[in-house]
Amino acid sequence: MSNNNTGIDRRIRKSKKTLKESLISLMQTKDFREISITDIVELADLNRGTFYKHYQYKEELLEEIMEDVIADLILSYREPYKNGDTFTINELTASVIKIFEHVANYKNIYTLVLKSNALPKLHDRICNELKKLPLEDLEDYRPNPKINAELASSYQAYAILGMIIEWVNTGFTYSADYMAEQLLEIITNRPVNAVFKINHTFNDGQK
Amino acid sequence: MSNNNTGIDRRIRKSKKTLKESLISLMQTKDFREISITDIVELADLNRGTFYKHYQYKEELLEEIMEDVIADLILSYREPYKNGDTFTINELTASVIKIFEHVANYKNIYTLVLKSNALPKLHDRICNELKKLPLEDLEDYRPNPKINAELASSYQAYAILGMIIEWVNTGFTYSADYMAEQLLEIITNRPVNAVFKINHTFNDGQK
DNA sequence: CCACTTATTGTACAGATGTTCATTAACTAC
DNA sequence: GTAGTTAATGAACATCTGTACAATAAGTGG
Repeated sequence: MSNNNTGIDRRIRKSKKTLKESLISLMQTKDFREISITDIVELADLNRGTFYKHYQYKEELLEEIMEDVIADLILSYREPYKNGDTFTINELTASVIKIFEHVANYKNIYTLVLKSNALPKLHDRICNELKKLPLEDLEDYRPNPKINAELASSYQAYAILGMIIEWVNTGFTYSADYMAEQLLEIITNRPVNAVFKINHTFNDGQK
Repeated sequence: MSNNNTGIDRRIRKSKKTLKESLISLMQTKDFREISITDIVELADLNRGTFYKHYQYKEELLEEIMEDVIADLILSYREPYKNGDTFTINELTASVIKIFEHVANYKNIYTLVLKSNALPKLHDRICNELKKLPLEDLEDYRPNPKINAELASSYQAYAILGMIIEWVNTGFTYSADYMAEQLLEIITNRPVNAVFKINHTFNDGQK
């Protein structure tokens, strides 16, 4: 077949790259809603037809920008698992830290995109990735059989997204390490004193 | 001043009502993206200028539709606190159940709107309401001072949203009671066996 | 280098958007 | 009921959207 390394025609690669740069550039000073496709192609110095050749609407362009970011998110949380082939808690903790470090690395784009409210699907997209994290391992080694795994997984993923969104809203006033600490703290801090129906047996097992 | 009961001119009330009905009607068969403002006003049999008199764009119309729904959400979780003036765990549990019942009551609109991906702000809007729930009370009566309240609050609110979204995605195959049970189960199920750094002391306090 | 493929361009067009304005109709307060 | 306010209407306009098509340029594989 063709394509030297990326798998695409160089012209496509260039056009897409320019379009992405133009949109991000425009988003620095203009609301996403106010930016027209005409604006984007004019700044990119490309024909409007070129835009429509690759994207249906500007949201799709922004989605692709975020896919690049999410690709790095995936790399980030997988990194700690690269070397070791056996699972250890430290690797998981490291993985959690890496997620927040990743967000901090891309804080400008996360702030821009999350505050622009331009991508309704982004939350779900990020959470679908977070669900792939073996966070259940953080939970309990003898999982509660009553708990619906799908619900718990969605619960956990959106919970982390919630922390990230709060982080973004504060303008990244905390460090990535602090965020990871907080997550671990929240997850491990259980209401041993909860008043209502406690059907579980709390023991201190193989601690 | 004017306005008999709602605080608005009857013409406005009628126009807005008709516009909302038209949009919801169109969303039954058409993707939100595909629906034009012209479509909406034609079905509503109103002048296009009337739309622009009240809304900037169709997302704003849908937002107002959801504000009506959220108004009921607020009523729902507050209901258990109406009569009793003292706080009890049962009221809180009841409040949690009410939230899921509310979503079940509006399952059509929630499904429609969440799957349409038309309202980026909706997640945040719902979570801001959920944050007002005293869910920390479900957590621990002697709260962990290390935990950042804002982060934990956002964590918890988005977590519940995550459950709701998963619920919507399954097509409401569970009952509202089951959802409430699951939430309480997930919250109370703590990793007493967690291997990594446990700086907390687990005691069974004033149980 | 050549033959082939395909991305980009320029142009055109129907429809939608967002705004303006004068006119008409409906509502409110009294 | 009347006077005053304001929402709804219809028309008009510049701009943007989404699509189509033929011509051209750029890239690919051999």
